[in-house]
Amino acid sequence: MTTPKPAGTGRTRRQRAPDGAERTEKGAARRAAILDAALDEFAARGFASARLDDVARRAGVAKGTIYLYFKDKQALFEELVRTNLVPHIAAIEAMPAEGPLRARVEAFAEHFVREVLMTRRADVIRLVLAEGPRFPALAEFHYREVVQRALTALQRLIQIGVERGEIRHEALARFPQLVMAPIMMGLIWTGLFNRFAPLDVAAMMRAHLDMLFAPGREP
Amino acid sequence: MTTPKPAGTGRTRRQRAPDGAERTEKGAARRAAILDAALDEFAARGFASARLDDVARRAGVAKGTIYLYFKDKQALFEELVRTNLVPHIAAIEAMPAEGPLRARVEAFAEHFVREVLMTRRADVIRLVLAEGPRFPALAEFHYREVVQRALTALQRLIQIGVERGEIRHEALARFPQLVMAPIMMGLIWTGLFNRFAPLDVAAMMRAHLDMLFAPGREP
Amino acid sequence: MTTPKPAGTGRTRRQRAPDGAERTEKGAARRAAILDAALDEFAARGFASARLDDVARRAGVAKGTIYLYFKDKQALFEELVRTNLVPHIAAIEAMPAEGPLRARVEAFAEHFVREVLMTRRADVIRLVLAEGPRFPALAEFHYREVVQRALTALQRLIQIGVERGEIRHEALARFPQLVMAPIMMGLIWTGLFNRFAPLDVAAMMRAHLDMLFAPGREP
Amino acid sequence: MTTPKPAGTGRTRRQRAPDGAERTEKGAARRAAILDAALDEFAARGFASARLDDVARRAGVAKGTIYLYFKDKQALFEELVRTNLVPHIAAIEAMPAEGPLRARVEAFAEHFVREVLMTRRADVIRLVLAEGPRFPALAEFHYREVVQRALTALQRLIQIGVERGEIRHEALARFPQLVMAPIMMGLIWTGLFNRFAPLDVAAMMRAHLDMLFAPGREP
DNA sequence: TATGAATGAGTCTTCATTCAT
DNA sequence: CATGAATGAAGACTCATTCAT
Repeated sequence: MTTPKPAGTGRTRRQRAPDGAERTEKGAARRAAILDAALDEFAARGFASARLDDVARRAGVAKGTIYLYFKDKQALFEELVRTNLVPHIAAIEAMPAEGPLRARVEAFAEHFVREVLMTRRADVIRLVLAEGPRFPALAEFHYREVVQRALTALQRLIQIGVERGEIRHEALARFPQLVMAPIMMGLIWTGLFNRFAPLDVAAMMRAHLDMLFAPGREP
Repeated sequence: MTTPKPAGTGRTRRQRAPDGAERTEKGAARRAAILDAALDEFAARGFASARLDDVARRAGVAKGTIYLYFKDKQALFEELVRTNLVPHIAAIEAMPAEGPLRARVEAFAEHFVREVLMTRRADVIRLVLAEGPRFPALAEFHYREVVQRALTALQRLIQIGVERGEIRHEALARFPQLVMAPIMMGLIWTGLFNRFAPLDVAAMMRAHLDMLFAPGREP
Repeated sequence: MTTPKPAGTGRTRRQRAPDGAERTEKGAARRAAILDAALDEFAARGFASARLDDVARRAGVAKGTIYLYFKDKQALFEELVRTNLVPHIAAIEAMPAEGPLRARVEAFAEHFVREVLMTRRADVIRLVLAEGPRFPALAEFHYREVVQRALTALQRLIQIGVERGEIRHEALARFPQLVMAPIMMGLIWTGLFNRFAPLDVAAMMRAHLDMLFAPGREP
Repeated sequence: MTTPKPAGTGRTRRQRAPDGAERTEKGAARRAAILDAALDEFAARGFASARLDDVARRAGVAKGTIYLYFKDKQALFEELVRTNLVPHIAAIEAMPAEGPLRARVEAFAEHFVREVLMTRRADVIRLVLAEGPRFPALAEFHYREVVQRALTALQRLIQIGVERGEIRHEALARFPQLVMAPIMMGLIWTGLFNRFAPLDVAAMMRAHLDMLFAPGREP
């Protein structure tokens, strides 16, 4: 797949005016280390039960240092969610607009599986699912900057597919979520049940796309 | 739909030896009230942040009373999850085995949507998704008693459909999760994003089934 | 002096709806013990440096217990100030309205010296002086319920004295603070400098009154 | 009034060996800026709650810089108190020794009101009152270098007044505090209650002096 | 059984102080 | 001399759990 990866893996991009420490190279690295450690801890224990003490230890800094980079626990958590996925959405939106539809949708899905599902970014999404209800602002951000943008891109693709006759199920254009559903299912499954029944999400997704692109009955 | 509801509404069935209080009628009612209140609180704030104080207040009992019925917070939480969904799985397994496949799968889905998705039981599933990683025993229980049983029932149905030629996509038999995926998507969506973009899960599910049961090209 | 002491020494009167623990006898005693301990700690270290841990230890309760009776450190502090002096103001206002002026003003001053200056209540005033600027609501309360009421009572007395010709300095009616000034000076002095130069506040006050009531030049 | 101001504005005079930084012109200015900022912060929040961070920001230096000029927070605080009032005591002691008593005491009081009460130096005294109990060395210094010297000067004046017959109340010589009491009252009042009931301290002081110098009954 | 006051371990957060640059 | 990032000790506050009544 020719995913135009954004420069850098993204975890530590900071466009906003640096809020305290971190103008320096080392500052940025520290901020990144903290976010990184925080992701691990939040993913493992949930927002409420994660201890900043552990985040600090894991990041190799003192407890107080965290507060040089983030206002408080919640700000750290939100920053985590805000910075990890957006770059990949941009990548997805920038995917090449030519070629057969099936290939493009496949590329879309594959990008998602490879670059999100199989990385620690999956944990970010799991965190949004788990903690979203307690962080409405975060849920909204995630919706607007991730979900909506991804679904809109997908919808555009589907529309073309429907027009070209490559996709028979026109309802898909109304429910682009249906394309993503198995991926979300995979996300959840791998997080919860993989040790009981491993699930080959990529294979499942391929089967799913086979259905979506199934040729209809000849007239 | 002809959902064979199990006797009772299910929330507080307890087959096991009563754990302390509740031999009496009132005891059972109290236990039920506590579980009920706990579901509300856990759903609203998550396991770690829910306060037993609030559970008690909501249930109309004293804080200490909770400990007469449940060993501790975790036991209350696990009991909640263990008792709420299983009866409905039994109902699903018991669904009539005749009629056209499409109708049967539809009934399956509709039961799920109506009896789970649109009730407070959806919160139980959301809780499992959110808290499962911290409660492996619970995740396992949920897998074995809910997920696996539901998927097995579904798989049996699909197999028949494939054999009868009503379902063309044989891969569905390997990935019965594909049938459930939109429902899970709906569960998540309604919990997180409904205020931004309401999703008609039932309609989406119908569209999804249309795809699953799409007649193939004539040979 | 015939100070009509209000029933009880006042420290633990609570008229307001008891806010949590304390409906019981023991509850009230505990609340009192905490307030008592808090006065000691706040007086010794100031609001910011006093540790609730020490307050709890001194009161013989656990740290958490304080929070059953008071919302937080500040509420404890404010309650302390609000409850300790007001009863004595009432006593002062209720002082008998007959007799020679000099005797009445003397009684007023003596009451203040004996019942406030020489008791731990003096610390309450010192706390108001020291912390008032950080607790405007408290300063206002103290002004309205203590200072203003005391000065108004005093002013009434002075007015009578002026009318009867027992007090020649009419300006006193405009500046009743002048009567209290030496007492405040004594309050401060005993708190800060007594170990270097003990000050007999009562004697000083008598000298002061001698000035106030000094007979004028014969015409 | 002809206050013989000591050379310089006084705030940052240091006779002692410079503690580290400041041999240079700029060093002295910085030290002064820090002391100045510290007075503002300590006055506003009290010793314990004042943040050196804020002091540094207000002084326009980095936090670490404070430690080049002062050993620690407490040393900064003590220095503040030690340097701000003493020059004015010297001025008071040096006040001209001729003229009518009343005028001289009036000058004394006026100097105090104008040069202390109505300046930021009043905050220094308020700080001593509020924090003295926690800084015994400071309280002692303040007693010896400010209070005692001022009272001694006052006492000398009073003694002369008594001898000359200008002051009838001989007790004043034993309690020179009585002269200062209204000023202290004014200091406290303006700090705490001025917004509820403004107090004209100068007028009050004049009334007070009228009493002190009231001519007695003719023999 | 039921209560709810009491406990105290556990965490976030602040801020004086240090120190590498 | 000056900086300001980093540290970590200290303290307010919460809340699951216990237990006397």
